[in-house]
Amino acid sequence: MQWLFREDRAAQSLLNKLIRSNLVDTTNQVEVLQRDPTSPLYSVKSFEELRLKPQLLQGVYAMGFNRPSKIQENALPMMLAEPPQNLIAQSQSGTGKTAAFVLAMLSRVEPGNKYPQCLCLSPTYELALQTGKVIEQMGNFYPELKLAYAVRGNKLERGQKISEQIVIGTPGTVLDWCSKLKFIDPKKIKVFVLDEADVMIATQGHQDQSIRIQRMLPRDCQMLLFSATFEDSVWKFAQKVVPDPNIIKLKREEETLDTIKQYYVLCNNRDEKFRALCNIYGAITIAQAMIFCHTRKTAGWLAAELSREGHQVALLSGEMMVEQRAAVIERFREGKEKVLVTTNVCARGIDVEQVSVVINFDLPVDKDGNPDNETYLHRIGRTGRFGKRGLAINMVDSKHSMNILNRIQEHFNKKINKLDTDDLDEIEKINN
DNA sequence: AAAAAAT
Repeated sequence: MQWLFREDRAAQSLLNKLIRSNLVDTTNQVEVLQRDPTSPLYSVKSFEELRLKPQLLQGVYAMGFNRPSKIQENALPMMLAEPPQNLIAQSQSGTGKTAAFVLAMLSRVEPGNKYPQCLCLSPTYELALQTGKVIEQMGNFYPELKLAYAVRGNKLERGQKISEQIVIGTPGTVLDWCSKLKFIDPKKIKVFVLDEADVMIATQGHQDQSIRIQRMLPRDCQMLLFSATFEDSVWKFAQKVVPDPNIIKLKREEETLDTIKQYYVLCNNRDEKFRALCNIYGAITIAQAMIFCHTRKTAGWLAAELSREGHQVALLSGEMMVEQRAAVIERFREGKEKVLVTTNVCARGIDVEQVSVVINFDLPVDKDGNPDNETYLHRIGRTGRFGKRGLAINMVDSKHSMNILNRIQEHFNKKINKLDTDDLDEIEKINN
């Protein structure tokens, strides 16, 4: 009798798990496709359930994480399964993707082995630094663990082999370190992470370098691809280059965050945009703001013009020296500047909590002049992080750019309302 | 067009 009772409880608990998983599968929020469709879907509601090494759990809690976020609930069990499985995962901006893959790397690293075992690629210098900080914080309780930054300007002695167990870097430098310079033995990498994976494997993105690096890795290396966006053609390519992946995919209507209010301001030319921007400047500097321009030149011009008007702004673009870039982003993080004028270099991943307004001074378009929906989503995702409210303002300066904005609205099936510059209540509401 | 290399 007792035995039957216990067995029933076990059966009930398994059933609960399945019901919970089915909920995940059918609420039409995400689509979860498993490499082995017959194995039960499993999601976790606490970090304890993952049976992490104590020093890793300590790191997770020290960072202030209490419970797994939605993407972490689903992705962590898949990433930590034995034997290791590959994963392609999509989740909205600011929902905890970085912590998810950092935890996966730390769970597999063996700090006693003094060579690189985990490799993570970022599309930009600033994002590599930011993700590196997360790795350092979460790995803080592994006494022997060290992290190497494979980024521009980090020069090592010739013939050296690096002893750091985890490497974070940008594609060009990582490729050099793996091939020509031989600082890293790629055959010993166990976990390979592509952050902002869609741009890392896209033809117009960093495809060449990322794929060349991937080909040097061992066949059984675990591959983890994360992004908030995967354009249809990129999804197909991702599934071609990643063997037997688990997949977590967002439905189109779930891609946008409702916590970010989107508006546009109608102007006739660039000078009008500049004047409109000056009009709302007081409102956007209640907290912090990021202003995106299409070219480095426009960003430089806009930063100079705003300075001339007496506004203190920071400028960040890829033409600057890396030392200067690091200093600018650090000052912005500290709130020493309230406004950052930048290019697409900052469109993805950059996480500055105080940013409550994103301004598209120029709408995001690709090299053919078509709307760049993915970049749009990433840019506005610099605000509204981890459930906070945010505001995105698009500056339209012609019929042509209005058409671009309309196509972006259609793509996401999301209305972007007109904002009158003399009506700034909306901006102030966001900031209280 | 921007980003990405010790070229």
